[in-house]
Amino acid sequence: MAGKVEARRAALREKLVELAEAQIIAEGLGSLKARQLAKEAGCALGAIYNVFEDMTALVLEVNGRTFQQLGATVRGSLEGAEHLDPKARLIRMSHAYLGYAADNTHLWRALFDVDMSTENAVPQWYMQALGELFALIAAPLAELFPEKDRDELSLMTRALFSSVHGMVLLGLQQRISGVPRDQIAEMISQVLGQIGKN
Amino acid sequence: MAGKVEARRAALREKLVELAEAQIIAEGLGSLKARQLAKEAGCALGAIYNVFEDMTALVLEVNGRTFQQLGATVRGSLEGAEHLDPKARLIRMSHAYLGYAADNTHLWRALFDVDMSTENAVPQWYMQALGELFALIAAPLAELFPEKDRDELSLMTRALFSSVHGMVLLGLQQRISGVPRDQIAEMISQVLGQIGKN
DNA sequence: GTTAGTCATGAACGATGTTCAATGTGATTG
DNA sequence: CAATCACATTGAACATCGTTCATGACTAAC
Repeated sequence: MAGKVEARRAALREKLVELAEAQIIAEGLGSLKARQLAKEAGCALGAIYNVFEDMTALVLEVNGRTFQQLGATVRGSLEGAEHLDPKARLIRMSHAYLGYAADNTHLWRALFDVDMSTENAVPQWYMQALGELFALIAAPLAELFPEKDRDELSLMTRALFSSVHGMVLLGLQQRISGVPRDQIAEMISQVLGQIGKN
Repeated sequence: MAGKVEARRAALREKLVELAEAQIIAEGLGSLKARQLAKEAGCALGAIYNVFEDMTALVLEVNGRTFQQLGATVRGSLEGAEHLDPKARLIRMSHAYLGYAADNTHLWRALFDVDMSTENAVPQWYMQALGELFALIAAPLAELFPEKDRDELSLMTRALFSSVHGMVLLGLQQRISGVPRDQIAEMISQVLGQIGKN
């Protein structure tokens, strides 16, 4: 039976990721504990560290899935919306972003709350997934501002993403400026509605 | 000597807050440890808990100071700028916000990173300080949008604050979209420059 | 079947925030 | 001024983390 160990490790890896994801969904990233996870997976505490470098690596695996879902959601919001003008498409994407964040708050927050201080670098897929998200925003912007060059568009893309992110972040957060989801959507529409020519 | 105990407690309280602030400035909120703090203050570990409910309460005290400074900075940016048009004043305030966040990153991040999950409620001064900040934004907005009613202005105020906050947050964060401070300022100018009539 | 190497295990380690019985101190009273 | 006691102070102990590693079990090759 060659490769038995590898198969078992792969299965454990998968199970741990799914259990971790479920835990984050249920009670947030802060509630994810190694011992509880091992108990649920029916494995030893140390087994987690045979399969993952540390807990952060496990969370990054979950975040990878989340990023995929988020990207698909934003991309999907453009289906059947090709005929809309650029500004309307930007608003659609932003509302889709809000929708995903609101429906999957804990998973979404884990994207930004995970500790990346000591990691040598941000994973390559992290930056790539973000780049794809930015590309989705840049396309309508290029139509709205045909006179802007590459760098200016890049800056504008980051600016708008960050703006929408900020509204979603603080809007979903009870502490600072928590408001109903409809109002967050309205805020996004208001701000994005101002950009470009009228 | 009545009140000797109270005086000592007050002195310790003050010293702890200052040491905690210095530590946050130097290495961030995550590096603040009870034992290290007690050693620096020359007091027992448990003494901290005679003076503060828990470490979170201590951090909230530091955050109170930070909020004061931040508010003063934003307010100060309007001095000698009363003659500017509303949009320019909004940009000035936002740049002041960016400046404070960039110059005091660790203190500023502590405002939002402190754990408030278990606390019964957000401190009243937290909401009040935030309200004053919002009021500063609402004034120029009321000039820009005289036709909007109170609720609409409130929403727009939160929207713009959140947008600027998002740009500063992600802009200062290496992980997501870290860019030089000048570029963050440019992003703010670009986005805020779009609002209102031309 | 034997054996050597690899893998899984969970007790142990180091840190951390927090608590509390024991100790020390200051205020009050005779 | 001295004795007493209520209360503040202390730091060792506790609960909980993530992480490690000597030990024992198991796989795979011969």
